Amino acid sequence: MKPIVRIAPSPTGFLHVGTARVALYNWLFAKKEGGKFILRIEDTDIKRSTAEMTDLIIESLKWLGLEWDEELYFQSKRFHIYKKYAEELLRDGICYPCYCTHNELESRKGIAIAQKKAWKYDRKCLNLSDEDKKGLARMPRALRFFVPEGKIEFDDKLHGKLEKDCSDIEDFVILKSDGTPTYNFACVIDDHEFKITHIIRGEDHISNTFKQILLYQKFGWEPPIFTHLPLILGSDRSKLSKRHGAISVLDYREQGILPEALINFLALLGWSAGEDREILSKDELIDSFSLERLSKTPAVFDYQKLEWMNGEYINKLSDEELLKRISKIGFGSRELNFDREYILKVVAILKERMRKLTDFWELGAYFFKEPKEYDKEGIEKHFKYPETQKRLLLLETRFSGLKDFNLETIEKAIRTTAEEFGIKAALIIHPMRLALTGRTVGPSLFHIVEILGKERVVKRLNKAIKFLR
RNA sequence: GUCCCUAUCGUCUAAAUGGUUAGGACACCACUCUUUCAAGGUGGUAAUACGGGUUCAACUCCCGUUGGGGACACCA
Repeated sequence: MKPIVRIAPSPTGFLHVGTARVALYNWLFAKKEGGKFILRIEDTDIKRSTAEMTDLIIESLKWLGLEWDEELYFQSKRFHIYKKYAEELLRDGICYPCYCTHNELESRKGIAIAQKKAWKYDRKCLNLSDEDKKGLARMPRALRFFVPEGKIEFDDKLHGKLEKDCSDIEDFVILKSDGTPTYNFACVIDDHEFKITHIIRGEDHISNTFKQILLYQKFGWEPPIFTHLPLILGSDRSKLSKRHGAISVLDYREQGILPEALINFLALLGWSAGEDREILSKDELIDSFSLERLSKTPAVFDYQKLEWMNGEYINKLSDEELLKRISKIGFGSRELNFDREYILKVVAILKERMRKLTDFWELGAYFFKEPKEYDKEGIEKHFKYPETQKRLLLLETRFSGLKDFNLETIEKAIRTTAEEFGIKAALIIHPMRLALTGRTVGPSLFHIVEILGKERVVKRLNKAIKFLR
């Protein structure tokens, strides 16, 4: 039987990288086994769910290339189904109405906690007298699942047998007083109706799984195979959250991370192919993926490694493709009124030192804009000799006179000038880089000169000469 | 407080069913290349949490301790 898996994000926020990783593992598993990958939007919390978030989640998944099978499902369109099942359980005495208000619950819970006791729903409404029931009959009520005694266990594909005593589980709500289902309830019904065979999700759901198993048992349904993945942690080893910076998938897009790099990185966060290879394409990931090779321990998200990996992927792109990617995230607020050939040359020279798409501008702004100022330390270092002005002046006239302005003639002009002055070429190269780029670091100067072209070079040299005066 | 999961370099991880000089990658350091910075090349620092068992032999199995993570909503 071909597996059917699903990713079930809640549109109450952006697509978290942790959710993206869970989606990825589900997707990889489905692809590997020739199964189906379903996307189900868990928007049962009508107050907090928004259509905007749904759109962003979809956009994120598409950007990552994690396409889903079948139509897009919304739990909010299935409320009548959950209700029907809930009534069935009510009729069979498997759940009972609860009239406790939020405030009542909070106060009783507060007392328990003040006494350092573990709070669990006290079953007040289970033990209501008939009279009480009559009086409350018209009040809004939630439905609580009556948790039986005993032990619950299930076989987790990664962790093996997991068990819990029912006495540690409270009578949880399955239908809220507004008639909408809670997560655990809707989840079980949908997973059953959609014939989900494997549930691959974060281990923060382990405690939910016990409750869900209880529901499967009462409905007489065969539960799917569970795999609980370790979570992603921030650098302080707590669950990755906003405090740690970028956590939304789209944040990474904005920061110039390539989707294929993010996929590769996320795949290796808690899983390994068992070989000494770090760079794996999607196809290679699918090929070697297996749930058995998942790690059991939470993994710290190492942004530095992501950047390194992204750099590797950037380097493998053709200049054309890289330009396309850079254009997609925009060149910042600046307009780039340069011809394509010119921009491509800049892309080519910057490519190997880029780690993020945004580095394009960080590293090469001067190709498109004259430097406004010179690096302070650079001035002290390379503009301090009075002879520099003379040298640049000679160079400027020499460049102006060049008929062929290419790498060869450029290098020759610089080196012969240095020789004439009886100095090392570096003494010209460094001041020149500062003059042309405003910086002390960057790609090969000869290449910079060539790309900028005679006109800009002469103009910038002039400016520097004036500055030195 | 209660419950659940978990334990190899700083980080991500590899070492089929017990036998390895405990491997790779990121990061870091050094050297090299070089017109600078990256990149590249070469080399290096760095780990089996601790204590008991079982065994000829334990990173690997068992038990404790400690540490780390997670869950305890009419959120998902």
